[in-house]
Amino acid sequence: MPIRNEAIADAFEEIADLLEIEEANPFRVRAYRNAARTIRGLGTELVEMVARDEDLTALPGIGEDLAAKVRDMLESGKMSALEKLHESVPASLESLLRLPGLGPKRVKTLYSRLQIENLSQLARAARDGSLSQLPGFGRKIEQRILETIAARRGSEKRWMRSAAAAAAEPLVDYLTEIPGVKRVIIAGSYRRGKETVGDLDVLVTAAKGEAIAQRLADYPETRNVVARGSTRATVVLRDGLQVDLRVVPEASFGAALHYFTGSKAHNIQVRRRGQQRGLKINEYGVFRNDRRIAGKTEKQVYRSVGLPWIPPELREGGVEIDAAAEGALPDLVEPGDLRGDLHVHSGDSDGRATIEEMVAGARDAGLRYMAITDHSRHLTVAHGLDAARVRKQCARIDRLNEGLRGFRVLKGIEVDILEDGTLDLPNGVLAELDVVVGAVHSHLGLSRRKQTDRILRAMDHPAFTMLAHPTGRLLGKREPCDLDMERVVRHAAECGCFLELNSQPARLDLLDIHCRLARDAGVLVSINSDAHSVKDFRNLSLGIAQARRGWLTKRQVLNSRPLRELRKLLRRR
DNA sequence: GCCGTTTTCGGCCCGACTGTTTTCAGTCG
Repeated sequence: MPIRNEAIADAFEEIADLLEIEEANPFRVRAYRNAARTIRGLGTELVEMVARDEDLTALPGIGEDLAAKVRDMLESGKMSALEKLHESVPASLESLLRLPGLGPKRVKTLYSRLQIENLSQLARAARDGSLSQLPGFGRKIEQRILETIAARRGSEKRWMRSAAAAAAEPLVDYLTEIPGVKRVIIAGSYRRGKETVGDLDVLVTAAKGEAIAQRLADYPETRNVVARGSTRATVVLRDGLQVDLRVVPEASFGAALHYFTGSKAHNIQVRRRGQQRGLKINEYGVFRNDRRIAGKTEKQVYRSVGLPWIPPELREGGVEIDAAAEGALPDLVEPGDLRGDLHVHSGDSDGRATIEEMVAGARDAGLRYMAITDHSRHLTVAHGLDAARVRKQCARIDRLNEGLRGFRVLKGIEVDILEDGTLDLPNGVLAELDVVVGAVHSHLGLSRRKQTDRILRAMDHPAFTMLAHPTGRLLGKREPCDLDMERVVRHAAECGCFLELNSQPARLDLLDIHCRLARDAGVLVSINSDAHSVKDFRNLSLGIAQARRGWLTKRQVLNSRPLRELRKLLRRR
């Protein structure tokens, strides 16, 4: 079983945590974290890069030392540097760092003074009062630790973007109403279009901050106030979502938005560029010798360090700064660019609306065409269609199209890819369709080799148009299945088929790193809603955000093409 | 531990809030 990137990144993160507790050089700690981030963002497995004898030190943040540690782990299955650390620092201390208020210093104190290594020992010490006697601890921290353990928080929960949006919209409305408030904007990972967010970062511009922090504390949905000052406040909403508020004057809007949007790694890189130019960049502006020279807009901030404005979705502290400096930023796909939707269900299988109703919904969403792709017979729970029912549906679609102006319904199917890689309907009927969306709905646990071979075989079918929700992951519920995405992408390029980016809130599958693989291989991506009801077309905006994080331009998105052009691409198979 | 329009050593982003202090360390974003 080869070691995956995820495991190597985890090992580096763990080393960073333990080194922090050991009070190592903070920049050394950061080096491990940077490397972990680089590795998580790779579309390519390190094990394959090493097999191809590629130079790992070419990766940002990875030098000779860390490259050697990667090779060590790939060869031996474990990282000896981490094993060695465990001799002096127990691995379980990591779990203590996750508690609010406990950082490396206090965790070290816990371990060295009271030999506390885990949550239950910590709870015991908090209950008997010995915790508050330690230097740097007091009654308040002791109390908070007890509360946190009782509520079983501390395990970092992340929220689906759609759930965060449901909480964010009324909050923005509420804050906007406050007298003196000029602007309210959600920044942070939400603005960067991440598929999940850990909290809501709310930026407000106004002259005075205290009143606004107070109003946030008074917000009916606020459960408790964690911190409150004159320019920032943190509260937890009833549903458990944390909100970080930041208030700055209007003149600092751009600098604050930049700072509060992050990512942290991106900000560090931008501030470093500032430093090299003799500038200091903070959330209030860009300063030369204490004189503010920029800050009203983000564009000004970037210009001050010689860069064009960088879209938030790219700000992960990876290669976007270099790309910007070279004038090589992509012109990212935008919501208005989608012309159609190639994965839509109707009541003929498990949808909740008629084809006619879905047409109306798609038109309302600004689309000009869509493919009806109901499930195939194997998916009996979804009333999957057999060949006869597919043909009947096609005849109805033909009649429907005769009455439509300025909109076209394409005939399609979401056909199950069976365990052996064959498709769940006879070749004859598949050949009659405009769009064949292949999907894996069973045997998700196959080995990497078998799963990949299965999908490659399905792609070889001459009628196969695109692979639906490629990894099958469901956020918070199901991990991605074990799949060699590099082979899948290469094969898609060879066969001339496409990959779906499924826009359902819990799917958002292709992942962003796989979008980049597709882009590099010249494989077009179709951003589909997989709508089961009329309102589901709204989810396309989530897919767009994901595609933007994957650096996709309009030209790289299949369903941004006008119908005529799309038909040509579909026929090419 | 990484990295280079201050290059192979000496730097490495910056500020707010809390709680424990009595001038500030620790944590957080």
